[in-house]
Amino acid sequence: MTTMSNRYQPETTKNRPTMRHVAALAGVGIKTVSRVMNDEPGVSEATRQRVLGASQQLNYQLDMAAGSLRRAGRQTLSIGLLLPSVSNPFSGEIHRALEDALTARGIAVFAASLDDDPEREKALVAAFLGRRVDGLVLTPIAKSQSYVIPEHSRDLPMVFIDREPVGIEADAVVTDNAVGAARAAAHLIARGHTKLAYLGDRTDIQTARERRRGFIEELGRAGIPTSVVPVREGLHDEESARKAAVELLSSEDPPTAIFSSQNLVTFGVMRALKELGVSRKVALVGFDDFTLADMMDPGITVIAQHPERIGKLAAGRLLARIDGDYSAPTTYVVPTELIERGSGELRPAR
Amino acid sequence: MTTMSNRYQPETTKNRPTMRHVAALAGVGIKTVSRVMNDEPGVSEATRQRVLGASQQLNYQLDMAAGSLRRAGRQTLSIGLLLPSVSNPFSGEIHRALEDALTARGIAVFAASLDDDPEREKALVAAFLGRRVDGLVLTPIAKSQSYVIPEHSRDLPMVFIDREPVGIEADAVVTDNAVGAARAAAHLIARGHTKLAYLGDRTDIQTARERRRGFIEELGRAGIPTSVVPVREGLHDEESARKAAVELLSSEDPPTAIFSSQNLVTFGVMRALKELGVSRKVALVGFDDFTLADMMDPGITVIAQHPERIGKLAAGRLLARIDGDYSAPTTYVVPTELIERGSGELRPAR
DNA sequence: TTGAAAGCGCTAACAA
DNA sequence: TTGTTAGCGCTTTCAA
Repeated sequence: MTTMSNRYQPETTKNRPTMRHVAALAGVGIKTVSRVMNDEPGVSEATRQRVLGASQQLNYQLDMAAGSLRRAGRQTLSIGLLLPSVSNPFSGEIHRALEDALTARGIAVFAASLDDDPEREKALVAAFLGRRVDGLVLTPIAKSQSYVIPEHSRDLPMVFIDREPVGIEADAVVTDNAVGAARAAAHLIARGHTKLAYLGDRTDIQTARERRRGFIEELGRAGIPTSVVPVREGLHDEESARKAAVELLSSEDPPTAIFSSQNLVTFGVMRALKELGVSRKVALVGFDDFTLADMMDPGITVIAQHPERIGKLAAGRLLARIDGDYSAPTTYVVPTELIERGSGELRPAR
Repeated sequence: MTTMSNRYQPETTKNRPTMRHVAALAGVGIKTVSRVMNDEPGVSEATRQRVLGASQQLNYQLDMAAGSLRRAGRQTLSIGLLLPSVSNPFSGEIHRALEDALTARGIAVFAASLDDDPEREKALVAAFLGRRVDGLVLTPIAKSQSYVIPEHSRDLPMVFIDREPVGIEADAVVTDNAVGAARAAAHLIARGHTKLAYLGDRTDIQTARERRRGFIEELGRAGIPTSVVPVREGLHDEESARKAAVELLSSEDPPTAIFSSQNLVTFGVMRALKELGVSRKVALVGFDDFTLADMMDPGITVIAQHPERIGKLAAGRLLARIDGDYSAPTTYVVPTELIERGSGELRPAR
């Protein structure tokens, strides 16, 4: 007697049916069931129908994990996605674009948040590798990604997004941070500003450094002495950005234009300008777009990124690698876009 | 000769090491390696160190899928999460709270977007079931969730969020939509409004219907004839909401206060008010909070939901079920919070 | 067209 | 403390 006939716990209720159950009910061999479930050829229509009927009757469902254990290539049709945080709108857009490209291929996405924690990055990568994902898409935060070299050498497809990896040659898809920031500077300079200030995020973040570099270099090109340009960094939240902006604007020789390196900083600056009643006097260009930016008073001019393009490109690279593309690793740069809404077009007070 | 000695493709480069490789290198049996990798007791420290050394040397990683195939309980330490869209901020907050509770237990999260598509709901549930997730957290959109009854009967933990399921008794965690909407109505009535309007989402969405019901019922309790209250529904994006609001406000006897049932509708109404120059004349309360609501002019009063509480509660219920809680399915209701910011405190013009 | 046997990488059960 | 054997649910291989 097998457990199937245990009358205290009927298998129809608790136990999941296997191919063997379906085969028995349909009166065929287990391999025939496998052929039907995987849409393989070489099964007569009559047999196919009988198997399908039995499978539906038992509510059978193919176990992908068990299958991929034996299958050549061992694919699990799942990938791992590591983002700064799944609750971050920018990450959400990337996630969505990736999902759309991968779901079309039947690939499921494990998602996880890093919170700028290098240890977490390593732990989550290990967790995904243990689940034998077919690929990895990640925003690197650890100092070096050399720890994944063994996996990468075993041909595990890997695409880095938003930031380039360090210590490993692999595909990456990033925003053109320096060019975008330089464009912001040029935009403000063209409107007559000579007293510009930079408010930025923590300097251990690669993208923040790139944005500062692009901004400062453009000032240099315009002949503005960059040594006297106020640079406030290490601003990782709204409140610290607001304080820094208030301080700057209350100084003896306040800037007439501000560039903020990310959304939370932009929000902090907006609050400072409102608080001091100079929203229409001091120009502002923020890096990264946000909801309702056009509804502010004035509308906020931004250097918009394109997360959906980043996600789509990353998915494309990952799928190409999964499909056996062995060309040299490449970094793809997604251009930014300057969106004029008013705050960046204000001219310096006379 | 095994494939290990194939000189055209050295196994150290391409093939993933297995327990057998580690066992051979460490000079122990395969079961001893299993004990070490799973932190099971009964291994001498010396042996443990030898196994650990060999495993690191080979860069070995335990295959969870293969393990759970044999393990009693067959847990995969992964769950499936189905959201309206991973790019939706409300969903993102829920996702994050869930992740935090589950990652602590070593559980990975498959995330996917439904886009209000019933077919997609069924396909994605099937995709996750095929991957043998230990549980499911989903926002139901299909007319009925009875299709998952077989799985639920097999004790697959399942928690529905945001909306209650139909056709199946299972745990659910929802916002108190009707009470929240009623509170919005009461708030406006208390400020002297008698001419209120409701602008809402598509009526096939359960939460939208609940919000309308709560709002209308409160008007009734206040003695306002509900038959003459303007109700505009089927608004699923900003533009349709803006148009509806403009039309309403341009009518002969325009409302002095508006309640909008979700963010996109709120944004549309905000645009209409600005366009007509009545942002400070017509009161507005929106359902659901959003970034920068306090930076608008006036600030937007909202009925805030608590996505992080929904996510945390859902995770708690799921884990309890995974741990063998067989108590009766329950619906948990998360209260809303009215946040006054100005727009909801405007009084009707004299 | 069909199916029996072997085995994927691992853990359970049991033996040494 | 350690190892051997069987077998999880499936696919591969190969024979009928």
